[in-house]
Amino acid sequence: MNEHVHAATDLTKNQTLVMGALTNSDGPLSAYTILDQLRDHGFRAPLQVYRALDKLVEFGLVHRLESLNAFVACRHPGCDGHQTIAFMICESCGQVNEISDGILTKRLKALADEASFALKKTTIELRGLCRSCQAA
Amino acid sequence: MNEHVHAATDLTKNQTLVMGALTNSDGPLSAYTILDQLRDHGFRAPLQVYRALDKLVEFGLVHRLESLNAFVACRHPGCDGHQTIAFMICESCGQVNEISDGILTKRLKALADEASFALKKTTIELRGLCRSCQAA
DNA sequence: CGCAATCTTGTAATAAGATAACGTCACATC
DNA sequence: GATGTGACGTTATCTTATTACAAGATTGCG
Ligand SMILES: [Zn+2]
Ligand SMILES: [Zn+2]
Ligand SMILES: [Zn+2]
Ligand SMILES: [Zn+2]
Repeated sequence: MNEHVHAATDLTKNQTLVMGALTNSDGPLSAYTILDQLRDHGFRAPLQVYRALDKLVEFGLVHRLESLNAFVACRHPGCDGHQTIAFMICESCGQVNEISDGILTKRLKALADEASFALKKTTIELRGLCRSCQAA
Repeated sequence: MNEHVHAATDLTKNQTLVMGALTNSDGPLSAYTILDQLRDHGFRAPLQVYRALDKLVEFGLVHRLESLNAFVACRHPGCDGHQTIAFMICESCGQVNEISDGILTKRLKALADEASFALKKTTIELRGLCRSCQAA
């Protein structure tokens, strides 16, 4: 049922609103920031946001950044979920860059296999300074 | 001052207590779980735990698991901070395995360099099932 | 010693993030 | 029409983390 990426038209009203907030944003947003932005559209409670986010993450349209407790729209529509995704997060400007890399994916798989660990999900988040912010 | 790993004797009373709680634990502990465990020793407020944890993390004696909002004692005293650390977290039994790998470290560095990203800290957390828990 | 600078601690209050529990509504299926 | 399912709304509650302020302890001089 959710084996393929969903198109925007499959989304419910609340999911569309949350997706819009994330898409229009430069960087990641916390659930409560999204809530505040959508109060004018009838959002009143955190659960409305969290429920939409759960689905969007499930659909692969949104990623959760664990080290920020925040969410970001997928900038890489090709990311098929078969490769691990790494995020480069600038601690100065907050910009997030999403990359997937075969070598990384393979190495993590190998390490997991070596330990007989059944890998289900990987979180890779790199913190530092983006190119622009190093100049300053 | 904190450029080298601190010995246990360098720790303050609160730091020692928090470190002890983590060392005695099988798996990661949340700050509030630690607080509860240390109430008999005079702990009354979250900040006492968080302040100790901040220092212990700074000293490299404790790692924070971002995807769990929890903390774990370093099981790998050799981890010098020059390599990235990856955690394999079993979603069934909660056991955490800490590994550092040169290939992984080099690949992440290369990806960061490629993007002109000044890497400061990496978070790698693998979720899945450990060997024992796959049997069940 | 006397004093300042710094570190550590204690406490209360509050902010930020996430979920539980309950009921309702719309829609598809039989 | 009965039934099941999924989205929605609302309230309350829980977990995680920080801010603000004050009091002791420690160190390093002069
Ligand atoms: Zn993506
Ligand atoms: Zn930047
Ligand atoms: Zn370690
Ligand atoms: Zn296990």
